[in-house]
Amino acid sequence: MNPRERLEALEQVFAALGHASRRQILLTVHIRGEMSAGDIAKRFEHAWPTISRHLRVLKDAGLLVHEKEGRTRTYRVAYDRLEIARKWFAWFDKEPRGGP
Amino acid sequence: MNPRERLEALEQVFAALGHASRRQILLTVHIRGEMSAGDIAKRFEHAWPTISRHLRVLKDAGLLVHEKEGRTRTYRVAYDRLEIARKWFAWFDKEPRGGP
DNA sequence: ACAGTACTTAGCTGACACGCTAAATAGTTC
DNA sequence: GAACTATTTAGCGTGTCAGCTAAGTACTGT
Repeated sequence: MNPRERLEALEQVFAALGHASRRQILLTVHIRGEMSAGDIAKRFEHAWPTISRHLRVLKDAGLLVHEKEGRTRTYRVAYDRLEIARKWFAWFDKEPRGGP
Repeated sequence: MNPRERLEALEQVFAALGHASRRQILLTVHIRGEMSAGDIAKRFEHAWPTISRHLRVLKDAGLLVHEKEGRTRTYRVAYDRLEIARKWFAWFDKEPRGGP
């Protein structure tokens, strides 16, 4: 992954994590290991299409992956993508100079 | 800090970090240790008031602190607050069950 | 093929975010 | 105290976002 892609990924990941519902969804999927869109939607107060869009945002950010099994979509957390955001914080460990 | 405050802090911190300019500002201030609002504004393309508002968002999220010295405001990174976001990611280390 | 289940897409609305310029505030200097 | 510097606040236009309902797509079961 080149620096340009990396930066864009960072942008998308942080944007996605900027919404409480999406953080919640991500965590919920992690906790259960894998979940269908319907199971996720059931656990939240919002209308199904609302959740569906949050899932799309998370998927576009690369934080979730899904596979189709018949008519259900099973979602799973893409941990490597989470690492991108996580590593950003590491800039604050080092003493001054540098940065993305 | 009680759980309610903690959650609200998390919300604000992630919302603040959701914007690229603000991540950039935070990193810039970290790198230089401390900076006046003017110095920060000079380093970015945006109009001064635009930066000023970003600084306010970061300050409200607790990610920056500032002290007045005469007519200049000196900003500094509040590292403890960054930890709040950082610790959120730790939920993904553990095996399933739990979450904020 | 019809009905039902599992989602997603389309399209609308109201709220909020980010950019700007202009004006206000506060402190310093002459 | 007038003028200058540093920075914030006010207020506006435009764009994006999150919620909704309604309609579409795509499988499954009978």
